[in-house]
Amino acid sequence: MADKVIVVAGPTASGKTALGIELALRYNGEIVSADSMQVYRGMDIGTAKATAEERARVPHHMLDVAEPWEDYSVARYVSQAEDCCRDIISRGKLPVIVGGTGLYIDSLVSGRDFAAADFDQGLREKLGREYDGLGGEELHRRLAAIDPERAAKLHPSDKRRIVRALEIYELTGMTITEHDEYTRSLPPRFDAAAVHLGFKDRSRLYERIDRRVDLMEEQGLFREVEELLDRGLSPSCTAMQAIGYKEAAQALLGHMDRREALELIKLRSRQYAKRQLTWFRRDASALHIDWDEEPDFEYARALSTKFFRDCGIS
RNA sequence: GGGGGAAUUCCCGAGUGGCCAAAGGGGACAGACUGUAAAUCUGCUGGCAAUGCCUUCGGUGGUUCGAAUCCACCUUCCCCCA
Repeated sequence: MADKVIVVAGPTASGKTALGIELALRYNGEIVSADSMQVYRGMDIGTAKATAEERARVPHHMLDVAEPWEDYSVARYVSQAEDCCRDIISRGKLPVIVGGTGLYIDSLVSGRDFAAADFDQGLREKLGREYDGLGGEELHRRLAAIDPERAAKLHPSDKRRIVRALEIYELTGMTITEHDEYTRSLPPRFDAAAVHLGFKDRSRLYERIDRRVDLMEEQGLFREVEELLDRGLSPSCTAMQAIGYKEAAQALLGHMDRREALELIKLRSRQYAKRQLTWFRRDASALHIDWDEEPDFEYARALSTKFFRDCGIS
């Protein structure tokens, strides 16, 4: 049986960080962040990274493990995070995976293997150009010829996934469907007991998001982004795709005013939260905790204790 | 006080007699998601016992076989002259 881990997931501003710390303290654990943007150094305010005080209470891993100009990826995350978890377990402690990036969490917990399908920037760009030049229909047909199963699942507009599917085939000679079947057959890395956070009334969550964005502004979001830009960070790199950062950069570059940028950050954060909810909703095995007005850890404790015990965690 | 313009489905905004429950965009909602994932992509958006019916285009009343589209009056808003 795989080693046990706790997972705390949920949309942005749902109280994951705080609950994660509570659980880590309770179950002798350490936090392993599962957040695609908190991996970057120097991006603290806009990603709502755990504070120094919080990190002093419980060790946190997978924060600040990359420079913002690097291109991070799921594969790299899984490899690094797995090492963290193994290390925590070897020290007799429990990994508490906390984050909102569903793909990262699922990839880490499942046995998913990316090594067989490396990627090649040049090839990707070449395929991207072909997509733009020949059109999605054409590339979609090309994919259908080699991997009809995958093509049937992808919309011709889905440039990224069509390009990736073609890329994997050219690189490995294996279709992405074959690769998926292989990787799905691998045993899971960890035996996860997952808690998914949410609010009974979604508008509560949206209000919290709005408030949090205003707070980020007070804490110096624009200053933080300005520093990144001053250090030469290109607005086109992955880290700058983060909600809050791209909009703040637009404002700093004079393309919109700060007021507008903040409203846009709120809007995009709400939409992102919606997508996270969709992702996490499909996992029926998780314990869903829906807050009433605000996160309530007494309530969470009452709900989760038995759940974790049933999962073999005590 | 005089002159001109505008009011459209949650929002913006097309639509000037039938092909309009009404283009397009936004938002909302729903979904997808295997090396960019805080990214990217898709669907859907008046109601219903629904190959049809009902309600809707500021209000009321007309013209017409037929109106969001034409006419009259009313209401509100904007602009110009005073």
